[in-house]
Amino acid sequence: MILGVGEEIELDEVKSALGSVVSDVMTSSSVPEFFNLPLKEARDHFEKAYLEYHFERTGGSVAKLSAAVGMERTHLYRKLHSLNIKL
Amino acid sequence: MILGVGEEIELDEVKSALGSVVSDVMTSSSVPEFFNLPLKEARDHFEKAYLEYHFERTGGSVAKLSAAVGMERTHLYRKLHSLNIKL
DNA sequence: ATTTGCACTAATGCAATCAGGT
DNA sequence: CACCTGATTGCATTAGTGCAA
Repeated sequence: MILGVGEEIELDEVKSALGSVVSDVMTSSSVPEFFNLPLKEARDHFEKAYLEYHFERTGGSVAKLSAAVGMERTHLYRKLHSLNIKL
Repeated sequence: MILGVGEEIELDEVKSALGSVVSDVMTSSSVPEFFNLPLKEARDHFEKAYLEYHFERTGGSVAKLSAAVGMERTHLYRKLHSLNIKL
């Protein structure tokens, strides 16, 4: 799970796995839990959260999503695949 | 501050700016405010926050920082510059 | 600690394509 | 038919990255 951006990682999974750490972060230093990963992985996690967030808001349309996040549609498809985001 | 990756953004600035939002994330599913920026900018903001966070924790040593975030020292220098992070 | 040059890989945009649906 | 969306692929250009100096 730690290294697997390509695998399924549910929010709750992360929360339960990090449990205490998360609540610490919340109340004190205020930093997202994946800050403790190497930049590459942390960035992937961030992008995944970011894209899924907007994907929701735009109602599951890749076309709208691409406009919302300011990136090309075709490249967005590739990115969604590499981050293993299901449509 | 919102758009200025190239400008000065102190950690505390970010912290206070995110404040309430951050605690939301912890409890529900809300997200950091720069989620409303295009991916490129959002990612830069994220990386900046991420690096500054670790920079603090490692006591301001680039060598240690590079080990902590898992990236090459020389490239880290370039990245710190492009993100306009002062040492 | 910091910079720079070089090589290699990843990321990105654009055009073209094809399928389905309206 | 035309138009939009989903999805894919090839190609060229740029950005990101590691290593040696």
